[in-house]
Amino acid sequence: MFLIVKPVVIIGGPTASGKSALAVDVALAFGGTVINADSMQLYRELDVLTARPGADDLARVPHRLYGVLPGAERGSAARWRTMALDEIAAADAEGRVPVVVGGTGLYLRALMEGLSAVPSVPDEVRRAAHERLKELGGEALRAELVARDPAMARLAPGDTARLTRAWEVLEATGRPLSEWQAESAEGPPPGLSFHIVVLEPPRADLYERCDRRFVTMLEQGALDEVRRLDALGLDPALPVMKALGVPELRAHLHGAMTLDEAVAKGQQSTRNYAKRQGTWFRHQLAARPLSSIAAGAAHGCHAVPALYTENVRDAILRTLDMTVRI
RNA sequence: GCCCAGGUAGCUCAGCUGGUAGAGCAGGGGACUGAAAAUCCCCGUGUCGGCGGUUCGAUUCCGUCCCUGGGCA
Repeated sequence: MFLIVKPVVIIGGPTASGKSALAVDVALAFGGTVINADSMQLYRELDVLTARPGADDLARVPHRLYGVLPGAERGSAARWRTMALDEIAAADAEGRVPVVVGGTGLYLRALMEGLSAVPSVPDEVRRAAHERLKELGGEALRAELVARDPAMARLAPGDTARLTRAWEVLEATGRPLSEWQAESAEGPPPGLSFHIVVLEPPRADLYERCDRRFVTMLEQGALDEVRRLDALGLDPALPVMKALGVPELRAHLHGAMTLDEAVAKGQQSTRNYAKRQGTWFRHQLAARPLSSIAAGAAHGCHAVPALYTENVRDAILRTLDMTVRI
């Protein structure tokens, strides 16, 4: 019995770098299906503000996992991984090459390396973790945590997201999160080989594009989109409510700032985010020894030091062509 | 022209009564295992507008000039 290894193209890079356009071109060239790996493009209510692919692209190439979750729900890396693996299998069944594209580095890595098999934590425990944080504060919560899970001393008192996560896992499973993380990992999904392309454009070009794009989004109705989202009255702590531009435009709708201020702030947070993504890809993916990515399942990481344009398209397609064969 | 208020890091500003300066933001670097467009950590020498003066010593006091706001003419 053989194991036929199927190619999967992975496209990463910071926001506004041109990933989506590249994905379409790759899908066109290899007969592929584009699969979203962006935590925010997952949500139904966010379309223009997350720069989801437009009707023309959707008509040219099949796209999956865009706008599939209601904003009232909470996505997660694990949840996405399950959906992505299903879509990869589905594309495969149709003889199409999965082209996974997105700026959420954690999701891409979760797909390629798997996550630790931590049981899911009940909602009440998660709420309890937040309340514990509220009553104790980061410093004390950390101390309480470290007493039972010394490895978590690496977390900063201000890193509330990881602190509460570690706390809730310990509470729910009775085992330190560090043990779960050290002892078990799902590992790479069998039968797949990953062909990675990461866009790493010059900072100045990228920032300029972030700024211009935010203005374009507004012209395309971003404000109405946020107005509709706002009307849903969702918990501001939900991920959708934290998408770039949402807090800023909501603040404007509620009269807390002028539109110009909201735009400036929205652009600013986009730039800050793009920078963080650059760091992530540079260190967590691109520079990572490939042997550690999916242990033999990765076929090199092709870093492109530019925004995606027609100028670099052929070079990228040629590189992929050497390994991605149908 | 006169009177006020200012001219301090790329920006907005702090800097009791003189001992060569510090925050926020921006910017840069980094972390990153189920909220990741999240959550964090680290990095601040700049002619303290110019020139004189007082002083052991001036961003801080005095004089003068320049510039920017506002007011009066």
